[in-house]
Amino acid sequence: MDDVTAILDHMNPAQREAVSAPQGNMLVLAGAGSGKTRVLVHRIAWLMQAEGLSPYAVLAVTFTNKAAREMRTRLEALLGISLRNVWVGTFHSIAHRLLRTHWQDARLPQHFQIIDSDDQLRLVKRLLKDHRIDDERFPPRQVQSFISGCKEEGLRPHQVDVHGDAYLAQMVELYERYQLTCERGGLVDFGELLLRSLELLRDNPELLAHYQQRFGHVLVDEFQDTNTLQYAWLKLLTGMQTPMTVVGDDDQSIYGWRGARIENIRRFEQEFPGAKTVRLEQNYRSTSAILDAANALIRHNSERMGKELWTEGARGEPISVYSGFNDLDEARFIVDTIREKVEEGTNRREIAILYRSNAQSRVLEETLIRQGVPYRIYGGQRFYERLEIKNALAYLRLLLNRDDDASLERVINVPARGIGTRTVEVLRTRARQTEVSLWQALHDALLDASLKGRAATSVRAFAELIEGLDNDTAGLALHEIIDHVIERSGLIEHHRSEKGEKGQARVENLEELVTAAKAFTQGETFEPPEAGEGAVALEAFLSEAALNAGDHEADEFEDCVQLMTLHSAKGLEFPVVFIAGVEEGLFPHKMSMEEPGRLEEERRLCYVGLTRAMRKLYLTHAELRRLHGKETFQRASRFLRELPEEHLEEVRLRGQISRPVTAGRPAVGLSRQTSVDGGAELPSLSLGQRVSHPVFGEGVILNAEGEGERARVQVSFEGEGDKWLVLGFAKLTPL
DNA sequence: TCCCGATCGCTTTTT
DNA sequence: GCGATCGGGA
Repeated sequence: MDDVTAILDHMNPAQREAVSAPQGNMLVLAGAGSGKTRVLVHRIAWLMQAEGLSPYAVLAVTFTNKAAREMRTRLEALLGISLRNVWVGTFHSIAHRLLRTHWQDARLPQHFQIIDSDDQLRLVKRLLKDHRIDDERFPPRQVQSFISGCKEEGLRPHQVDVHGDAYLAQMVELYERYQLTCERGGLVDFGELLLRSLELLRDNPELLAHYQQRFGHVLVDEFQDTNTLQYAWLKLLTGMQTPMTVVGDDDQSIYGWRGARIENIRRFEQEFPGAKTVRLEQNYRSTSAILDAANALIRHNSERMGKELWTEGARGEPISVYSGFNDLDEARFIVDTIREKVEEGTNRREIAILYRSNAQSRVLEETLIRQGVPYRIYGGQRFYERLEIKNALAYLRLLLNRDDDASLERVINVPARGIGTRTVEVLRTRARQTEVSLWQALHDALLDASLKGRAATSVRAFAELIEGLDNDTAGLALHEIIDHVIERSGLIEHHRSEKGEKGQARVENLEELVTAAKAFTQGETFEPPEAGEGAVALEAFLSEAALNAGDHEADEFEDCVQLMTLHSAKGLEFPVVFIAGVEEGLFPHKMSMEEPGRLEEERRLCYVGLTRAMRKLYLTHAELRRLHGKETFQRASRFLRELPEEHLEEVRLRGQISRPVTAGRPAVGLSRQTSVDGGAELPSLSLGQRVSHPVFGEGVILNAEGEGERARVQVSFEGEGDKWLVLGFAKLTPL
């Protein structure tokens, strides 16, 4: 690019302002669909070309690998050069890079391993067992989230203020023990990557100075999602001197429950000297009807930084609202509508069904299957999280580090080789008492013959297997190591003999692991730091597997309807969007309804959902829903009422369109209807009639529609508000 | 060691 | 209603 101003071509004034602002702290408040990534990428290009910033002085941080990959790819495309060594990555991968480079200063063993949340949970469970702690009072998951929570707040055990609370004190003690176990095994969890790298910089002034000088500009994506630790990390790394460009949207902050601090973005202007804010409000995604609705909804939140989305585009179709009489009916409406759309020429991949909680997908899936509509669910288990893969990785970790207790315990008896829980118990006790790793304890036990008979034979065989694997794989290429390990350990055979298709799939996954390793060393799928031979490559591969567990996006080949939670839809867009289950208690979820702060986060989640739609948006809800195996009456979500009526349109299934019933006359189809079971007659009802309902109490019939099984009445209940009830289901008694 | 049945609990997810 | 988890029994 000869002329730097070409970077600003085809940009709107706000985008241009953000991209070309002189170096200095800047907050880009980027609304949904406002070209955020483009601005970020062009900003980097501008800094390099107009401000003379070296590519190596750039630090660009994201939350997900996907976002990092996208940024790098787009930047390379824009600049036409390879940016292999430029620091673009997730918080965790950058922290990891720092720790690998400065492992000694970070007081870590050279070959430290990264453990994922699953490993972390297993570790906590074992800890509780070892210390005979009641796991009813201290549920492993709670202990785990306490530990991660502390780390995310940047707190070490001694820094946690227990203010005399015995329960808290116990938690802290567990945290301390957990940390000790990690140290001993050379294990680093996700939170530790960040906390440790923060401490590394904090405690090594020369190192800190080096990086502060090295980075000329720091860019952060999705700033509203940063937690306390990430915020502190950024402050330390920039020394409040290095200019930062942060991009985010307070209205799309939906991760408060996992530690994200919305205050970080709200306070940015005050905290960072000379910070300038640029708002990107022009939307290139949705119709104005959709944007108006989204704007109206989010206005119900307090403490916003303020932002209004607008478009030069057309108003478009109104938002369709469908009230199903139950969850099956809701699903049927959605799938019928999808089939119609597809017949009209919409690709299935352009249609998404979003929901608040995963459990909702079941009914939708069943209906899609029944009607033969191909679909794909986002968010299944990921490749490196699969059981067979984790087992294989555990063997590989043992090759690098015998003291990795978690891995040793994972595979000592997988496949079964006669080392039962009792034997492992003996080893564990010994390890704890002599303060050594399991591997060491195992050898000690073999030496002083405290293991006897069959147990001793099996344990010895296992130890020899590991040593043998290590010897045999010396000097081999990464994929050959892995191939050898899964064969010789018996893992492949173990799964081959597993009954059913499951075993087959697992064998295939293990084979896929070998292929992935091959691709890894050849730099096809990943960019290994310096993937050398054998152990070096193995270490890099294991870290990569932990940090980048593979995405759950399936093959793009088949044209599929997309199903996912509202959370996973963030950042995506679809021409046609259905949001299902827009009901009180489900969305907003009942767990988040009480506290105003959490309710606002639910509303932001809804805002995120609405702004995913490009052309057409459907909001559906059901009056009766099976929840946890129980039929529950549901009320339409308050969020529906917060949308402007002028952009809403009630839809009914074809053939179900009913004239509004004139008051005073008995409603058509309401009297002498038989109930679903064909038995008892439904009560004779008319508009204005007083009725009683077992759950909602007494009320007055306001409206009626439909016939037969589907006939519904709207009843105004005292204290409960207006409700549409299905006569076939609701037990209404005339008064 | 594995398999089965009872029991529990149940929002969202990345690294 | 489903899936994970656990304990007991063969």
